[in-house]
Amino acid sequence: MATAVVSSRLHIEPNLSQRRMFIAKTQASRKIQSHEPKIKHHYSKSNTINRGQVPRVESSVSSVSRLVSYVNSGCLENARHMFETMNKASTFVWNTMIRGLVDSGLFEEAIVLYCRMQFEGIKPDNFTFPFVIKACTGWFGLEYGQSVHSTIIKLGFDVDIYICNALIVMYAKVGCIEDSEKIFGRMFVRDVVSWNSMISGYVSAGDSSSSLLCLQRMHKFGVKPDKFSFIAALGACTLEGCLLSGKEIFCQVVRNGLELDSMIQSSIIDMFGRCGDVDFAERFCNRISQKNVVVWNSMIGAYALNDKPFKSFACLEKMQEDDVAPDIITLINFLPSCSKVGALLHGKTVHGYAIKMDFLSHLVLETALVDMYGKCGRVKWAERVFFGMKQRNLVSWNSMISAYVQNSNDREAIKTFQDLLNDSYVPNEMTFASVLPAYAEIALPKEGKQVHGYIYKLGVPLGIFLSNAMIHMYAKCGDLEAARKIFDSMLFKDVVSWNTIIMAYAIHGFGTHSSRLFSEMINDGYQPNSSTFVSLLSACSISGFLNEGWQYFNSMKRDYGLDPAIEHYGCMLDLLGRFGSFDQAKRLIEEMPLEPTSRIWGSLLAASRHHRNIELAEVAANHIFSLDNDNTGCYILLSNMYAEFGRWDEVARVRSLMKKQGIDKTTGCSIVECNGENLYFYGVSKFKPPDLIKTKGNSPACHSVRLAICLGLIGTKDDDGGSQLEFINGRCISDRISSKIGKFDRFIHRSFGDSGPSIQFKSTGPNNMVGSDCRENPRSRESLNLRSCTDVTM
DNA sequence: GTAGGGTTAG
Repeated sequence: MATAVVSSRLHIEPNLSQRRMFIAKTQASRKIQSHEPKIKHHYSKSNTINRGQVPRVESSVSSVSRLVSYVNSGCLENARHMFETMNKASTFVWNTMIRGLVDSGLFEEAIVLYCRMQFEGIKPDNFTFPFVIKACTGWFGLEYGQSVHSTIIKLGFDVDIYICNALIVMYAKVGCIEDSEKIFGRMFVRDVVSWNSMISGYVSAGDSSSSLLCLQRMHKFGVKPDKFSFIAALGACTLEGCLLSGKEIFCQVVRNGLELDSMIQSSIIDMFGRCGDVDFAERFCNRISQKNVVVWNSMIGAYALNDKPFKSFACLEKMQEDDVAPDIITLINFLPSCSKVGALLHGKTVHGYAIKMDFLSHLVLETALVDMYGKCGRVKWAERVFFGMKQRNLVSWNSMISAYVQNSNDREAIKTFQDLLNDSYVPNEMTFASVLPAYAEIALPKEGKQVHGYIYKLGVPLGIFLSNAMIHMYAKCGDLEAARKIFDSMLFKDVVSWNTIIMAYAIHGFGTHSSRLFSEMINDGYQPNSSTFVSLLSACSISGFLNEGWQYFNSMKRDYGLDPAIEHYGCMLDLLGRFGSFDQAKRLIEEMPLEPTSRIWGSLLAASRHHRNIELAEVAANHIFSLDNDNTGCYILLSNMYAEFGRWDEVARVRSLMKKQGIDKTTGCSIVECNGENLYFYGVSKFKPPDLIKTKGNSPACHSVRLAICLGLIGTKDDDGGSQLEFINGRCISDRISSKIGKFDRFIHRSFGDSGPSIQFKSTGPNNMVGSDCRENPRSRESLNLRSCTDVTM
């Protein structure tokens, strides 16, 4: 045996036959290593000699067992203290301390300790490396992992099956599955864990089919899969939501008599939940007599994922009735259900419970809280959690950006995005998908385009989610062509992609394009959803397609089994109102199976205004006033209508009502980007051409959108290099444009990018619009050089 | 006397 010791130490890089011998005698190999403490005895001696200088070194046997018990019980501080004061001559002591750090997730510290171990001349053994590799995996330290791998090869440990298995997992998790495959392929002996490491490695790499193939190959090689093989394979099915494969693995689990294992049970519930069969997950869960916290968590997560928030609430109750205490993961899985139904009280209770149980601070839980508060409309509370976090990662930043966007704090969202960049974070697909709607809402085409460029520069893949956000951004910023280009370049689309592009054409007044895209969508086999019809009906409403609007509305239930929701009725009312079909509109409201909201009455009110139907406006306004308090616009609209009819008493009554209720007039603001500069116009602006100053309250001089467009026209050049609109001594010299500015109340904007942007606007009424024909006949388009223009409420 | 697995936010 002494020879063997010498052999293992001298031959740093053993040849092939030696490697084979090494593996064949794994047990012997361990015995060799177990001799190490004896070999290291001289270190022990040297420490004994130094004891005079380090007085608090304790005797080795009792201290080692104390260190082990501290590490095993997770008392890391005690373990650390023990470790520093004890005799550190044996590799076992270092291994134990490194293990303790890894188990506590202190990967970096574990690696530092491993370096210190080498520095102090303690030789690592076959037990050291699995811990160190795990630390590299957890730390995502590929470079250091590779250097550890080379040390392993130098020391001849690259034949150790445990070390190889750990390396397979490490390379897979840091994104180098090819290296995992190489190691696996070169292994002389593989055990079930080697196979499992490959199966789960492919899952880490996002390659579900290779993972499942690996399970098949394992069978062929005569290796019997164990529960870990199936857990990994279930994870593979989960990756792409492949229910069929999931069911197949489930059958294999049953055939192997493993369905009573709690780890398997939670993986099965999770798989069915993620593959969309929550009913099966529920039935399976109900059959489990003794459910542990993980099983409950999986079920709560499955409900949350499948839009069953109330079942998620009930599940949490049952879990506690069963005397199973919710843990951190329970709360993390539960919070999305609160967000889904805006159950702020539930969310706050969870937050309180987390504080009471001392679960905070916890990075993931706090991020989930930021998300919940954001989705429940409490952006300030989301901020409070976010800024109070001890640790943040990219996901927490993304959640905060989303919270801002969801609550229309678009400028804050963009600022947070910039802060994230200044904090040296590298944004990911989710960051961009979260922040782009902010650029869309404020209509910042130049900045939006810069973000697109940054996405390209970083090489962030344009997945469906991000592509949809880009289509939306370009469409809202007026660049319909860029939006279409992204849509056309998408290899994979989903229903949201179609809905977004249909809506993009809709808001630009190209109703025929929206309609055509819907037909394409159906021909391509996509199933429309409720939002598809919102896009379509909006297209019909904006473009004034009354008959098509009715056709789509009626086909919702008849052809696609979709019940029209309140927003669909709203679109139809907009459409009917646009045509002045008030009888039909009233009938639709009476017949609708839903309680009319202020949105519905608001639609009727706006239509009454266009058609100067004061009686109907009063009816609609009274309904709105009885529904909620946030209806400033309705008060203003009604008051303006009374003013137009010269009913000044009514004007005074509405104004005093507003005053009584403490309602202030909100100020409309329009921004026009002209020659790279953003210019702001408010409802009553100082920018007033002298000839417009004396005009009435509703004149272009007081209309922020019109003022913004005027300035845009003055400040930019037309195709021949001349100004689009000139004022000479305060008078607009272009009657054609001046008449448009005076008439239009809706406008559509877009830009051509480098060749110079343009703006399209249209005037009131279904018969007098620059609509879908524009594209076919560019001459009919009001194409004016204007960087961008939008209308926002401050 | 030490080593490989599952349930986690967007």
